[in-house]
Amino acid sequence: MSLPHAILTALLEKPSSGLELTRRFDRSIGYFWSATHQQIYRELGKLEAEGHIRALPSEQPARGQKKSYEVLPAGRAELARWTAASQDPKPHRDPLLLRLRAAAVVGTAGLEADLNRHLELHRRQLADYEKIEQRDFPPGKDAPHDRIRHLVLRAGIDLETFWTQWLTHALEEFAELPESGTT
Amino acid sequence: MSLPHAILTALLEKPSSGLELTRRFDRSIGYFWSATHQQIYRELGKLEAEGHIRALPSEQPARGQKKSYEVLPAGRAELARWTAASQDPKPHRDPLLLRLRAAAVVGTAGLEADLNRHLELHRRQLADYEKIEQRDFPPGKDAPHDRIRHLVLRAGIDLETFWTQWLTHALEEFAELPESGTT
DNA sequence: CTTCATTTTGCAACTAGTTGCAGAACAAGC
DNA sequence: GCTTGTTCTGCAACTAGTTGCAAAATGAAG
Repeated sequence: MSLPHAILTALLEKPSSGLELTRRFDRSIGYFWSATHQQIYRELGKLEAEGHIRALPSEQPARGQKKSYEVLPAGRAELARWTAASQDPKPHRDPLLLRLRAAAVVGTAGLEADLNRHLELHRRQLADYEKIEQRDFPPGKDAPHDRIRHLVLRAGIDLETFWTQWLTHALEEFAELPESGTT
Repeated sequence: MSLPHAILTALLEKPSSGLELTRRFDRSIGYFWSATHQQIYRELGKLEAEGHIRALPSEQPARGQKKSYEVLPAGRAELARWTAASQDPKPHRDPLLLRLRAAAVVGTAGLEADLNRHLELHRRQLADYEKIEQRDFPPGKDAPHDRIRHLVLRAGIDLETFWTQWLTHALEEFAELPESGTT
């Protein structure tokens, strides 16, 4: 049950409408918690019903149609509670590793191309992250909340680094393997 | 849609009953594709209906009640197809990183203990993997399917290594942070 | 052979996330 | 005005995974 808390965090960082949230979930927040706009609208409805957020009515005099939401004290309290609560790590699910294991049984034919594609995607993501790091975390900024956000970004950077290295290594191994068929 | 293919892979490695599969999903396969026994039984039913697997009737003369399944040629073909098919990487979902980001807004109170707990869990998982590596992949074994399985295990080892390092670093940063409240 | 516990299989209901579609509001062109 | 396209919001149906519970089969104990 993380989506409502992801939304609360995003709204605390900046009150937003559903669409603005959707856009932000495609960037920053979505890097480690993705969501579609339908999930977001549904969840906004629930959070409002529960009294955790409310629509900012003012701004435009009732015409500008984008409903923007802000977090109420109850919502902030719930987020703090959730953040502090102990949670067990969920077991991983990685289809690519699964495919590799299957390939050990049915053959590696066709897999190499997709490994290359994934490598390229991870390289691109890594480059994005590094650009964000340069932009948002120049040496010397160290307010506590910046340090924590930087830590999160580092996790992203190091994970992408790991995957590019692992995929590179995997492709080297593939190159040495005898060809094995599709059957 | 990876579960059926995870099951096909497991059954190709060794024909098994539902319960045996469940046990194996708690170990090896489940390290990167977990599943509950209910998922497995349901999926076995579907796979049988589709003609991808069949129950081994023989063995015990109709008495030994554990239904064991084996993969049929159609199932193997489907697995090979799926393995070779291109798949987009799904976006990550990591509640711990999300909580950290929330903590940057609502305060880090209470989070440190859980980071320590996760660190301990990842260390234990890492130790498990390393034991498996020593047992199953002593230097010198390099049949192709062994090399591929070793590659998969290396991904697990390196990922756990990454998390223990990152969590250690995060905890160091926390130690330097001024205390921040629950509000 | 009956009773009780355990193992193995499975159904049903629920939660979370995805996909397809559609209506309401605004914006631009005629 | 009216039509057309785009933005923003949202419903409904579907898929995947989880949780709770229970029946059937076996095994052990009396």
